[in-house]
Amino acid sequence: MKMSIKAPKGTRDILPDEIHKWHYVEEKFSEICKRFGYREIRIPVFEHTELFERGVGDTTDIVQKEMYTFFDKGGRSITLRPEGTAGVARSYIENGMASWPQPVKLFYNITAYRYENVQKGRYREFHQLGVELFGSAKPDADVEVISLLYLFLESVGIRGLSLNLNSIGCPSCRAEYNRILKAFIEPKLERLCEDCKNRYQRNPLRILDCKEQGCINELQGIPYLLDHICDDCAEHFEKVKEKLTAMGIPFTVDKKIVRGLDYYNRTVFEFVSKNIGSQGTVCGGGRYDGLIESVGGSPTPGIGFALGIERLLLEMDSQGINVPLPPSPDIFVGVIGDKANLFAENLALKLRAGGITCHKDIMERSVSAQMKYANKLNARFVVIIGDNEVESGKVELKDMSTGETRMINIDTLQDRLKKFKQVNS
RNA sequence: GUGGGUGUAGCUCAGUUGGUUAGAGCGCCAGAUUGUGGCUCUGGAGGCCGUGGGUUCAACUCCCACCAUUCACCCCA
Repeated sequence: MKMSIKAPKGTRDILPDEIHKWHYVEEKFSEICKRFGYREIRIPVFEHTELFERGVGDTTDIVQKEMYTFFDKGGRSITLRPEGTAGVARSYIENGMASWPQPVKLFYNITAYRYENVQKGRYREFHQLGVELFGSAKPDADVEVISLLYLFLESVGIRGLSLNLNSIGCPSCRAEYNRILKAFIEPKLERLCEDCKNRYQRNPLRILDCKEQGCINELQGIPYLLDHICDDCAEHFEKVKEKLTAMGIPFTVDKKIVRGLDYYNRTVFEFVSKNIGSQGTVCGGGRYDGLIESVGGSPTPGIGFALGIERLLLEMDSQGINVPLPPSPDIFVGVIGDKANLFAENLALKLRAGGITCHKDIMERSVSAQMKYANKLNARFVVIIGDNEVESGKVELKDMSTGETRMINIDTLQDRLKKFKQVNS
């Protein structure tokens, strides 16, 4: 390799040939969000490290080992955002959104950064589409957010993802459950894996998530949080399920999902695929009623989700979903000779100013080579400008799909192309 | 952090038990066609064979280390 500098591990270029897929899902997402009354927010790529320690939770893997953290030249500890919710919550507080009409409904399209080993569907720089809804603690909010996600996935053509749903209760029922859980695990603790022994101390809930066969065997009959949540939480969850069912949104209750971020409470959910490798979670989210408070605001309920664009695109590929290709250039303007060149340049500029997508030769190649190039560009029409054309004011307009040509006045070229575009759009 | 797979041209890949000057297809450039694309044909550019060390008369080929990449564990989007 001559070029020895490569993109850092876990990052990649999104090249022109695939950018239309990104635009497609990003535009669809924006459109659906707006239809639900959400407005876009843009937040910084980096924040004070403390925001994530408090917001995401310092027992989480993300904070413990996955953050891109550095000191800036002013000696501040700065972290590249590992997700979007904490930053949006910070912005909510900082900009006094509590005094906006409630609820506050936001969406975003961000990059995020986590220092992890790379594998299919997982990168160190990745892209998320997300929604955050602040101010409503009602089941209706949960349902609105989930239905937005559902409609979005449907609108890009995705079928057959499973929506998994769970409730992980509130801090008070979780404290109660932790006692029950610890009592159940305590006698078996010696036989569990190292990770689980750690989890037992730090965050016993996560033991439910363990994939070690030994632990799974050992923990047969483990009590699930869902079976021990308080009456209020249970009622909330029941209403969410009822409404989803009534709206025809299929889901399955999965008592094992706990979500890896500390800020979640009550409803948690994810859309999971079986076809895109072991990182099958296309999007995940949940309610986070304690988050705003834990990063310094007054108590404010909230719920949201984040969707991995890379994984969404993998899933769309695996389902063979066709994304419309970007439109071809309207015309290629070829050139013969120096005198005609300036004329052609002016013509091209006029066409472009008039809204026509136009390529012009800037290689001084042979006509034959220019035609080959125009063909590769998939240009709809070609004109060649030489001394004849400059003198006569007429050009041969060639339709590249049929090969037919037609002599026309240069003055009428722009109108013809515009009309053609209208008819064919 | 741990384990497995893979590193040869821009891309996809051949390369014999180790044996002269490392190949194909696609792509790129030019010409056949001195003012008109697609098909065809001809030619050209493009390689530290991932890097470093070792074995050998001889290494793309065998051995070791490192690096990169990929899949998986963990965890998550």
